[in-house]
Amino acid sequence: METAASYGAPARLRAQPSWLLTHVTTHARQLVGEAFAGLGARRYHYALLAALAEFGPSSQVELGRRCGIDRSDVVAALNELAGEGYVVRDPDPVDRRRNVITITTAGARRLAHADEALARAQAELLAPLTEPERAELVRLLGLLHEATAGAPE
Amino acid sequence: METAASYGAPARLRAQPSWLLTHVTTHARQLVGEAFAGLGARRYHYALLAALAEFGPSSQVELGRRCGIDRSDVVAALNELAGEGYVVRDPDPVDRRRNVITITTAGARRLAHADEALARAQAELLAPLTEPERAELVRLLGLLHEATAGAPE
DNA sequence: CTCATTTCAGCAATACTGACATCC
DNA sequence: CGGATGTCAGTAATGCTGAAATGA
Repeated sequence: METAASYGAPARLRAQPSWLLTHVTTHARQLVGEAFAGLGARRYHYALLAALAEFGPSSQVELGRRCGIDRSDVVAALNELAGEGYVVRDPDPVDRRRNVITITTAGARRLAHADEALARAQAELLAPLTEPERAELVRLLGLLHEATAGAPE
Repeated sequence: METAASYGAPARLRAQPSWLLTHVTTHARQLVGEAFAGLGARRYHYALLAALAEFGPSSQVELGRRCGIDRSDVVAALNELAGEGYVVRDPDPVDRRRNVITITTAGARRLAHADEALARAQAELLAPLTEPERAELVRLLGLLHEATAGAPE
């Protein structure tokens, strides 16, 4: 038959981790994007709320470092989150260059909703893998991520 | 000390495959991008040349399906490859809607150079993993990729 | 003065959509 | 006619750079 199976990817690509990563990531982003779109949110919003919920009020640079988001993009995402009342942005009294970002109860609620939506998207993404395979994938990706995050420049 | 270790990512993110994927992929793309930039190429060019080398002369849709590249982007990438003499684009005599794309000897040479550059980037990316871990990562990503590619729409 | 923080304007590569003409 | 193919124009989200303003 002339179905998708007839159009396998070149072996050179199928053996390349970087190529597999880009394609799997593209799919993951679509799933997560759709899940978040129902809430009117995006990945940056989720990451920032997660950091605020876990580490408490933070400056914008700190949020950016923790979430791997550029300073500029932190500004834009926080503008949106603050505009919808999910965070508040106050000047830091001890260092007036900084803002202190704090999550609101509405923000915590939104984070919980996003967690549910994300869990569903994640389940769909990982459907082809068994439970131990999923854990191993997370472990291996975690190793790669730590290596890059641990050696900043 | 106030180094990078003090700025760990939130647990919510570190446990999310999709978040790990995006960050690891970003790093992989940088490494691969730099490796290819030295050749004046990009990932699309490599993928297309790899498909042509493995499967022989092909139409543009077929190349797009095999490499996971949109028709529009196939056009642009082939324009660049053809402009540099790495492929030739001839009308298909049996179906005049199609073009037959063929890799040239210069294209095959460029593919070999790209393979070397890519291998170096890949080694750097996978440095934190042992040999069996690398194989397992490729296997798991391959499973996820097949699942998405096998169910097109 | 130097450096850190926030903010803004803009850029590049990626992936995609819609439209159109051509041809089977 | 419907459907496939190639082409072009344009869009959206992402990640980044450079510069300015403010303050430690």
